[in-house]
Amino acid sequence: MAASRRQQIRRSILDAAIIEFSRNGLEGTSTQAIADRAGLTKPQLHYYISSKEELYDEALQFIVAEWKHIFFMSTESDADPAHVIVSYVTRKIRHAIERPEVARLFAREVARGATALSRHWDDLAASVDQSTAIIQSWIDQGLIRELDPLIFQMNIWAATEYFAEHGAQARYLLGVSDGEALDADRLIRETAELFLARAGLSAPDDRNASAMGTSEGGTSDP
Amino acid sequence: MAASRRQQIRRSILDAAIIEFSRNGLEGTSTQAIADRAGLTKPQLHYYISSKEELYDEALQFIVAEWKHIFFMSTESDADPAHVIVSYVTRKIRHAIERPEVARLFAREVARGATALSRHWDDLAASVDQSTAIIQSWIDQGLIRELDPLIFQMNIWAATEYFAEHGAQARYLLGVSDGEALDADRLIRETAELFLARAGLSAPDDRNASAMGTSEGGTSDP
DNA sequence: AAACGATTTGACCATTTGCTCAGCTTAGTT
DNA sequence: AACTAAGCTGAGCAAATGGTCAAATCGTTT
Repeated sequence: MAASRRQQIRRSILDAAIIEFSRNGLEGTSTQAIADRAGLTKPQLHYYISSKEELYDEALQFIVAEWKHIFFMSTESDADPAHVIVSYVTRKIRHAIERPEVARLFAREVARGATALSRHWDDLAASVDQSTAIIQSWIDQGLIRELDPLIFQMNIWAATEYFAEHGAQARYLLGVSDGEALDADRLIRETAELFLARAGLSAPDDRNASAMGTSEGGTSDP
Repeated sequence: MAASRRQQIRRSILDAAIIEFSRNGLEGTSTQAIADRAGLTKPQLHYYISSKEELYDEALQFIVAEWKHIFFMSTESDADPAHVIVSYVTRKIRHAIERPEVARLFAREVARGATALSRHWDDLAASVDQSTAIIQSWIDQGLIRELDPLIFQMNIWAATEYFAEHGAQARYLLGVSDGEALDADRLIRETAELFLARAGLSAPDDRNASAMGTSEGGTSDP
């Protein structure tokens, strides 16, 4: 009904392409491999796409769109810092675990110099600036400790992205077998705590605050 | 005693291979590209190596060796936690910035499932275990806050690794032009602070407090 | 059933892939 | 100078690459 057969196929091609590209990059991926994954023959694939490069571009485009939902600190400017931070970290880690290919392909393209993303770079940079402003305002209001907002964001990005790129390693180290799902909640809790602590905050109240028991947060002077 | 010409060439092949493999992986890298980068013809390259796979393996081997110097928390078990953490973070970030190809290739191989690293996996896992034990002992002694030692380590890894894989992005966001060097000290200071705060520590250490604060840039370069 | 455009297919292209080889040049030893 | 071995080269291999094409099939509409 809604999705024509044609659109369905194009979508499955895109899915296959994202997975393949995320593994070996543009040059390392053969159209044959994409075709195989999508359950098509090579000429059939080329009937639906115009070239590998364009398909790559399309995949990136798709990813940036998805990314924008997750990448940025919320605009609910009135929410308290702890809540915003936890929500951000949660979204990022969830996404990293659930759609590692997307996160990985994005990261790979960024690492390559993001030439194919250059159109979107400004968008992303603008959002980073916006987040920077929010964090800075928290500092100015004395809501959080003094810190470098940019590096703080980079650190968040790094910590969350990790689970997409190194899921296998995380699994192994945590002793989670291949089929099993990662204990996302635990990862999220611990990782969020990292940034809350840096900001001098404690977790937004849900249950008893037992984790913070020792030595009261260490209001140390930097 | 002087490295024979042969060894010199093999070394330059290895260097070239590491760079190329780190960009596009095993399958995405052509022997032609490696030969070009090493300043050799293709048959010449094949005179020195036996196959692409074996060269890849050799590159990984080389990298693991280099990695072991940096990857692990120090064994100076009597050092105080703050010092150990800062030193670890510093080493990791320095390495990530100075030899991004090495860090990237390692990470890439890990992400692939680390099949070619499987021989070394146990070594690495053992070292992680060792670090875990050290951290746990700190907790037991009440030296640092309670936290999950494993996830703590993963977070450190993530935050430091980031600078290798996303150096371009970091440059861009920090407004550092291509030629310029990143202000490693600033990154290190801020990133170390992240983990110190999580552990409930403040930066070490008073006898030489200025060393952390304002040493400004002058690190020995390659 | 005929006609239609939308698909699918096998054969095929030029180029590149990893790799080999016979023969050439060079460098070192006697 | 004569001999040897290490190093280098152009040509070339089979296989895979990205991509094309005319001819065959399919699903619809008339």
